[in-house]
Amino acid sequence: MSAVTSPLVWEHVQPAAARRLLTGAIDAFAERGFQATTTRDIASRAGMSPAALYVHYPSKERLLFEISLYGHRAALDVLRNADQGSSPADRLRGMISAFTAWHAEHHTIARVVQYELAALTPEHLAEVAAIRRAISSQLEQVLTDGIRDGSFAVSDLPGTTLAVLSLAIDVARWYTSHRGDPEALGTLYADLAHRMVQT
Amino acid sequence: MSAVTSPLVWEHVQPAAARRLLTGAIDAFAERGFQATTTRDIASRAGMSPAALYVHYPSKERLLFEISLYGHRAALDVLRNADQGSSPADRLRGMISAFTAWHAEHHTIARVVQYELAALTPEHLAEVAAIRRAISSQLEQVLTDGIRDGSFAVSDLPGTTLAVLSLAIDVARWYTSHRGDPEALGTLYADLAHRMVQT
DNA sequence: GTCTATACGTGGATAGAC
DNA sequence: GTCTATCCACGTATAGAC
Repeated sequence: MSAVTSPLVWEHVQPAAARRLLTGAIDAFAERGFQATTTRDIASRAGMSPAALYVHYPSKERLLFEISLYGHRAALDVLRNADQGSSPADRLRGMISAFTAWHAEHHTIARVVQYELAALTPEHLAEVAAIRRAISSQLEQVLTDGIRDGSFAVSDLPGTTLAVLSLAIDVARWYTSHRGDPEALGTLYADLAHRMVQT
Repeated sequence: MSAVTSPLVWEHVQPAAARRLLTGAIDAFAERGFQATTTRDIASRAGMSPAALYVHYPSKERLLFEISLYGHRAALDVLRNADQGSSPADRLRGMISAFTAWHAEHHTIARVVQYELAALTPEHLAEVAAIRRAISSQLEQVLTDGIRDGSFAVSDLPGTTLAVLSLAIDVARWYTSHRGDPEALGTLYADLAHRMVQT
């Protein structure tokens, strides 16, 4: 586990059976997508019958929501914890490095976070959308600070914020463990993001 | 329709009923995803009964494959046609501008192209994967030329090729028509991509 | 080439025993 | 809390008439 990416620990999910269902569902949703995943598939990954799933979760969608909510919170935490440094350039590099490495290191849950939003109920979607806005705001603030002190030159602030975020998010689509070290990727992406905005 | 993005014309799909099914399937797959789309949904968008679909296509997956194959070819064409200019910088800007604008302008089919690969049969996936490699090679060649003549400074060629491509591809995930003009987005992204690699 | 009707499998979720 | 058994709705695909 990297020093810059928050650990994804599931001890808080109790009992152990609920945790096995959750982690099995993450793998299944990431591999096949929510719609293609059956409750039988999730249950069998947890070593249970399909009926046992409903003791712990009221529906397949609720399982997705728990995963998506926890994943979004983890991603926001990673970004906020990395927002450190004496200059906007250092802060940006730290944030993009950590956020990118998180998407690589945790590409299974990141895939669920980034690509299964459409399967959430409107109420659940609204809840994770609020976290997504917070992620975007956190990045936009650094760019704003850099523009103000003259270290960044950005012609379109919302467009550039989205583009930089987008670069890191898309890692979840293509990354597999044989495609390199998450840390090295984070360093590369921090450099690319910095070059996108520097004066 | 933009001047730099190839038109997506469906006249070659005959008869008209097959064309209505194909375009209806693009919309449905883009909105809900392949797995969540029913043959009833596709047929009703084309004003037909579900059974009529099977006169024109042998399966739902085959419909996806036709869409994916045509979409991939269109994307490669756009990139190749935009690979013009007297310098690597001009060529890169033209390519990224056109490729990005295509993903915005045609975000429905682009979404199917970029996010429904897992639903293809292994044989069909292999066919589109070959086109994807050609797209990547086309971009890598420009970067290689720019490194050689000293106009680009790139520490990690495969990684940077993937990142630049990735930036444009992710447009298909978030773009909707109320998020600005595809041409303007293309221009912004061409600038960002150029800044990522320039000396 | 399109329809109605339907076969057949599958999937989310529940009932009730242990 | 987990099981086996099952309900019931839905989805892909086919049969056969027009």
